[in-house]
Parts: sequence; C-alpha cells; structure tokens
Amino acid sequence: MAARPAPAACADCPVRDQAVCSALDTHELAELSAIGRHRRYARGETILAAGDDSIACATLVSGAVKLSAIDAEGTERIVGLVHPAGLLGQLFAPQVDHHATALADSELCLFPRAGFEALMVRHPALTRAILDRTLRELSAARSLVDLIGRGRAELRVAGLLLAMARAASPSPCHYAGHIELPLTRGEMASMLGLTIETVSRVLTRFEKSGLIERKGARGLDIRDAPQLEEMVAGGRQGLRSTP
Amino acid sequence: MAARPAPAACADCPVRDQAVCSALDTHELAELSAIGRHRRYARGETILAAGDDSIACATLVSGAVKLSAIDAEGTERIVGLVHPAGLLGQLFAPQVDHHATALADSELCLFPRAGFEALMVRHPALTRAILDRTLRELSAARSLVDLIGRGRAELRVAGLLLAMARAASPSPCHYAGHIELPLTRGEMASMLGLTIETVSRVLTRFEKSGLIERKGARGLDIRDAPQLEEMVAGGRQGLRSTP
DNA sequence: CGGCGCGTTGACTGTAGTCAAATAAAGTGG
DNA sequence: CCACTTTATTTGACTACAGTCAACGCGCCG
Repeated sequence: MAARPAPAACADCPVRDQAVCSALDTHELAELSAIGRHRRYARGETILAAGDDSIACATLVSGAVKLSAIDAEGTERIVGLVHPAGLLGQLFAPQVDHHATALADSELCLFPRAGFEALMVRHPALTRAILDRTLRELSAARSLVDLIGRGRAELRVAGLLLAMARAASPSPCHYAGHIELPLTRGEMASMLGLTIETVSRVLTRFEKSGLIERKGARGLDIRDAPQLEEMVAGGRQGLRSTP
Repeated sequence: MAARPAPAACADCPVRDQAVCSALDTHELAELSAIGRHRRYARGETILAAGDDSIACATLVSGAVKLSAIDAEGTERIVGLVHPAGLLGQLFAPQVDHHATALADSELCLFPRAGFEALMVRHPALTRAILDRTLRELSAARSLVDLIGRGRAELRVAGLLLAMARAASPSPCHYAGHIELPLTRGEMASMLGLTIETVSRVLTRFEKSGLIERKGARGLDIRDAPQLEEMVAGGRQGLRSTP
C-alpha cells in the first residue's frame, strides 16, 4: 500500500509493527526517523534521570527498562517496567519525574524535544498513536497497583512471574514456558514491596511445590501456569474480603 | 481573544480551565459540547462497568470517582482515584478493564463513542489535550504504585492523607487544612493494600500523636503536615534499604 | 587467591492480619 | 421526629506472615 519504502533505519526494526511508528505512513515515518536517533544502553545504564528534559520520549526497541523513584534515603522503588515497543518519557511535563534505567542491554529510539512537538502538530496520527500507547501504559500501571496491593507475598510474586512470562511470549494471551528474569531479586522486591529474602523464599517454596523450576539465578521454567493463575485470580487471600 | 462565546453548557463549568476542554477554541468547544452530555451520579452509583463500551470517555466535573478491579472472590481492589477535571474511560480499548464508581455525588460530562473519534480526527488539539491529561493520570498511577509498595502502614496512610489534602486544596503545592474523605475506611484499606482495622488503628495513632484531628467519621484536620511529609519522604522505613 | 555482588537459608521479632465484640453513625419506616 | 435496623468504625486479644539480623554459598573479576 505504501508507495515509498520505509526509511532504512526503520526497515528492519523489530518493533516496527507494534510501536507508535506503526500508525504512520511512510512519509510521516521518514520525518520521524529524521529526528529520531538510535542508542544502545548497557545493563544498569541510566537512560533518563528525573529532572532531565532533553528527550521528549523514546521507544524501546529491544531489552527491558525499569522506571523508578528514589526516596530521601536513597532507596529505589520500581514503579513500572517497559517492554519492547513501549514508550518512555514525559512529553509535556517540564521534567521527568522518574528515572529510567536499562535492566538488560537495550536499544532505544530517542526523540529529542526539539522538533518532536512540531512533528506531533503536523501529524495528528503520531499524537494519536502516542495516546494509544500511553493509555496502554496507564492500564499496565493500574494492573501493577492491583498486584502490589494484594495481601500475600505469594500472590505478588506469582503475578509478577506470569506478567513476565506473558511479556516474553509472542502472543499476549499465552505464557512463555521459560523466562530469563531481567530483574535481580532486589529489583523484584522493590517492585512488589517485599524484601529480597521474602522473594527468595517464595521462589524456593514455588519450586518445592513444582510450580516452577529454577535454571540458574535468573532463568526459570513455568511448570504449572494454571496453578499460578489461580493463585493470582484468587485475589487477596490473606487480606479478608469486605463485601 | 475568542470572538464567539463559549457554549452555554460550558460557560459556567467549574473545571472549564483545567479539563481537556481548556485546550480547545470556542468553535471546537461547541462541537464537543454538542455530543457531550451531562449526568449526575449519586454516591455508590456505577459509572462505567468493566466490559462497557458505549462511552468513549468522560470528564469529572465535580465529586470524586474510584477505579476498581473486582477479583474472582468478588473482592474489590481500588486501583486509582479521579478528581475533578480528570478523565475516565478507555478511548480505544475494546472495553474498559476497570469499574468506575462515584465516591461522592458527582457530575460527569460524558462523551459517547459515536462521533467522538471523528471529532478527535478533526481536531488534533483535542487529541493532544487528552494525551496531556492521560500522561498526568499515568504519573499519578505510578505515584500510587510508589506509595503502596512502601513498608509500613503509617507511610501509606500518611501518603494518602496528604494526597487527599493536596487534591482538596486549590493550589497543588499546598495542603488543605481540613479534608472530608470521600473514601470509607474499607475503601482506603482496599486502595492501600491494608485492612480496615489497620487503617483505623493508624488514624487513632496519628490523632494521639497530634498529627491529625478527626472530625466525625470522614472529616479530619491536618495538624502537622510537615511531620506527615517527613514520614512519607522518609521512604520505606520498615523495609530495609538495599543500596 | 581474595574481595565483592548476588542469592539462599536460618533463627528471631514485630507489624499487620484475623477473629470477635462494642460503639457510633446513617438510613428507614412508622 | 423518634425508635429501630443497618452499616461503618473503633478497640481488644491473639496469631501468623513477612521483615530483620546474620551467616553462608556461589560465581565473577581484579
């Protein structure tokens, strides 16, 4: 349907069909591509620090990113994850209010503030695509609220494992049988509002019950997804219902 | 600057300068006003049920709304609040994934799906305003993740009280001295991942320390905001730091 | 080889959840 | 308007889950 070929940089982009770019025609894509620049980040590298304002937003091409807040004591709290095709950054806010850090070696497509807003004005489809993506991030953030607010530690860990397995699978309704967690135990703990020790203990308990099988420190096989699902769906066991 | 007066329905709208409508010129506003319809909801009334799809989105004019998920056992988990000028609904999703319920008697400005999307296409400023608002909701949702993930019950309750005091105040950087909580104890508990009893106990403890003063079941005065702030800023006391 | 970061395990403690009952507030109907 | 029911909130006593402190194992890199 497109008369013109896509820009070279985008032609073989792995998230071409899912990221915000997918909503653009080749002409628009060329303009976007002209101001966007690719960059690779190693695990642990900071992508955006809270207070930064040079980047309007960025698409994650590959890898994984955590969004975190640092409190007065210097403790990190993870408030969200970004998977490939996801969008980072605060478009209009004077400054980003969360840090973005690479969890694995990652590739980003950065859009500097300069020029980007003008592009959005010129191409409503871009704005609309960003809105679409942002609404999905919002929904994901609320799911995380739901997950963390639950009573027992098991529920939270199970929910996180399933979310990771879903993200690692090509189709969003199936789970990957094997996952390599991009998160350390400490990061999982920070995300779920638990301690490292509790996360570790829950995982050993899961392994003993045959729900999962650990493969090294970070890898694991999901052995009994239905059981894990039931746990999560079961709701706030350990936090009495109040109907 | 506007040559034409604003539509009658919008002329005396209390959130005219803060809601998505504020970004529109009078002509655009007239079109939006033409498809929007006002409706009042009594406390406890359902505004949007998960699965509903007739409403594209809605602006909260007055009152307060909770967004919640209901799990398999029928237990409610509150995943977010909407304050006046805030936006509800899932624009593009095939269906809303959370329930929206009035916490207090509320007035909404509803935009049916029919016609709304066409309006967005015709008026990019509308899309842009919605994006702006959605990004703020996203940021708020992540702050909630941050709050809930914290260790001690005191921190969470203090954070919620301050958030409510901020929302009740005209300027977002100051706290209202007095607030009428739109949430029952059970709703606060569901939001913070605690039990009713714990919330109640924390509040009595706060009152005994002179941090707050309860006025009836729902009303309270903030007596020592700095102390509460310090508590919240202090971070995850009770959940050891891992730097 | 030795230090270092990360993960696991154990023993102990404390906070928040559970069960239960009393009290206060808010509706309802006569 | 008041008596009565219903619902929300508070308080207490007890328990258990998860946090704390501490030690140990493993893999990695200098």
